[in-house]
Amino acid sequence: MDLRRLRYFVAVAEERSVGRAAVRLRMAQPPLSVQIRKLESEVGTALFRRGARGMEPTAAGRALLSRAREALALTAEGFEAARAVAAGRRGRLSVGYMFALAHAVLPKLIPELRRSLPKVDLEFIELSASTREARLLDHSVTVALCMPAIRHNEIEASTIGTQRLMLALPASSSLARATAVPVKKLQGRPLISLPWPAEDPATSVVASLLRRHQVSMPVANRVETVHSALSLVLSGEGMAIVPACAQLGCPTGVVFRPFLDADDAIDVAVCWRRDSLNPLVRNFLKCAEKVIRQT
Amino acid sequence: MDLRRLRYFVAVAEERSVGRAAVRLRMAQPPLSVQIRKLESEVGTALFRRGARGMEPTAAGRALLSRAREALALTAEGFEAARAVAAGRRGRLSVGYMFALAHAVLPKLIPELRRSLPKVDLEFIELSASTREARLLDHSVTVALCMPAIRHNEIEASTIGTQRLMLALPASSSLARATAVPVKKLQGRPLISLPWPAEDPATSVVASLLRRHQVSMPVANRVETVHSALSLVLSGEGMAIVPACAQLGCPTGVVFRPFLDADDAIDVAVCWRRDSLNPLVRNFLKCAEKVIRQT
DNA sequence: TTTTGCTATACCGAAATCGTATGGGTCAGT
DNA sequence: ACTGACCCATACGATTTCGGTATAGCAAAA
Repeated sequence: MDLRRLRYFVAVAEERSVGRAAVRLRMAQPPLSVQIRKLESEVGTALFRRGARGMEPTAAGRALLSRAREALALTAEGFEAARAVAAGRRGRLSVGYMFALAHAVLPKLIPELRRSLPKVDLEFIELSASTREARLLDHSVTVALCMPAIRHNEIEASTIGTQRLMLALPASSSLARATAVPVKKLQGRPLISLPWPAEDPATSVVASLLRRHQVSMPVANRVETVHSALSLVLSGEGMAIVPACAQLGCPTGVVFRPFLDADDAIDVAVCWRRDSLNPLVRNFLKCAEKVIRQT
Repeated sequence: MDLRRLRYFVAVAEERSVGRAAVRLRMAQPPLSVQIRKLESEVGTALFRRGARGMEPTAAGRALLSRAREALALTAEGFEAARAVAAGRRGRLSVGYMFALAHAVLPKLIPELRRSLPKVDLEFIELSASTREARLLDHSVTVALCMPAIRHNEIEASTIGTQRLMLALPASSSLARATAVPVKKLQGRPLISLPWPAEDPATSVVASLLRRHQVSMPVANRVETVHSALSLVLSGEGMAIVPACAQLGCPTGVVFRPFLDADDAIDVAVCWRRDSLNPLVRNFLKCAEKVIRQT
């Protein structure tokens, strides 16, 4: 039960001649002849009818032929599949993303992924800030699109772009009349707070922005997603400081204003388990960088 | 690209250990280890992650594993299929039969064939006497059920049973009152003639029966099938001398009587091309003999 | 640190494979 | 009918590959 013999057998059956099959296989005729006979003795029946004009497969030979072709194709495909998986051109890639990035990056990222990694089985899962890290660690997502990057010693991150922070406020607000808002004007106004690391003031871009301008805003609400924050802004609960991309798909009635005297930005990053030797991660990163660059 | 390597690979992947796989394959561990590494270098990527606790297939290894299993199963199935075809347990068997035998043998023959040759693809074709020979010669049927056997130098025949000749006559006929009819009584009565070799009187059982009793019957009609003959008998066109099995499925109004002073019989035979080395023929013959014997 | 349990390497003998030379059979053309 | 052409089968020596034994290397458990 050797694949080489099956390859020889298929060649002989197709050429209907040992000699012609031998030249196709770049070998001499006698050894090919003995291999065919060995195969026949292994199977236990004649696979060819020998005539003076060449070899004709018997009914038993034809029965074997189709299966031998399939087996050969299957192993070749298996080798190729293994190489493709190893190169990250094939496999399953589960991407966790935040809702805030959905409108900004997914419409460009998904087509690019499908184009450059056509055999990869893609899955996109919207994850709230608090679950992204857990889902990465328990392997239920392969990579996560984060803003900002997750900080964890088992997780690695690569920044693929930045989003400028903007003030989201009701269209009816007096501050909305200006095209840009000085940070000082926020003093004392209620803030809809998002869960980017308020616990860690050193790294929180919003906290550091306010601190730098010596402005304090009472926290009116804490919400999980940018979308919820905008809802509350629309309800008049307060203002939110959000990445610029939140404008896309935002309900009408909420307007966005840049700061007159600050252009702080927040990192958009791809995060993955440090021990994930999955080559899909590299390829995903390449696609994501390409898409973000042209944004 | 060798099947042995794939078999080794599957064993190691399943056992998750070279050592255990080696005992399963009844070989020593080092050569198995070498073969796995050769496979990996042939594919071009690592297929296992080596740990102190054994071998764990990588994603690429798993991609190959399923296809390797399929390829192995396919070649095993190919070998088995070739053997089955060679032994006549598999393949296509096209059976030509005469309508006259349909009721008598098919209801028993077909279930027996399906039972003892379950993987054979059976086809039954009703053929008139004049086409059976041609369809055998052009390979469009593999075997033919004939009565009597076809005589042709390229066709071989095996008698599997006999059918007694009986007189088929209208129920209203005066001869029908007797339980058996003396041949002499047929003198001068019109005969519905069937196409068994009237051209070759030496071999025609009907002709020899009449000749032996010095009886002559004018030929009222020549018909192709026993069924047609019985129709004409029912119409009052004459009498027919037919095999006993014609009684089954015969229209009412026609009765059958044995001869008082003759018990001539006609052979039921299976015919096939002499050059047909198809083992299905042998198996078919065995089934047919078995069925006829118990009839 | 020692032990245990695994895989990887080295080397040798055995088996399988391949190539060259040659025999034997069938078919076509003279 | 004979001969030449063609194709498959066999024989044998050279090479490659494979499997077994002995042993090294390495990581986790005791």
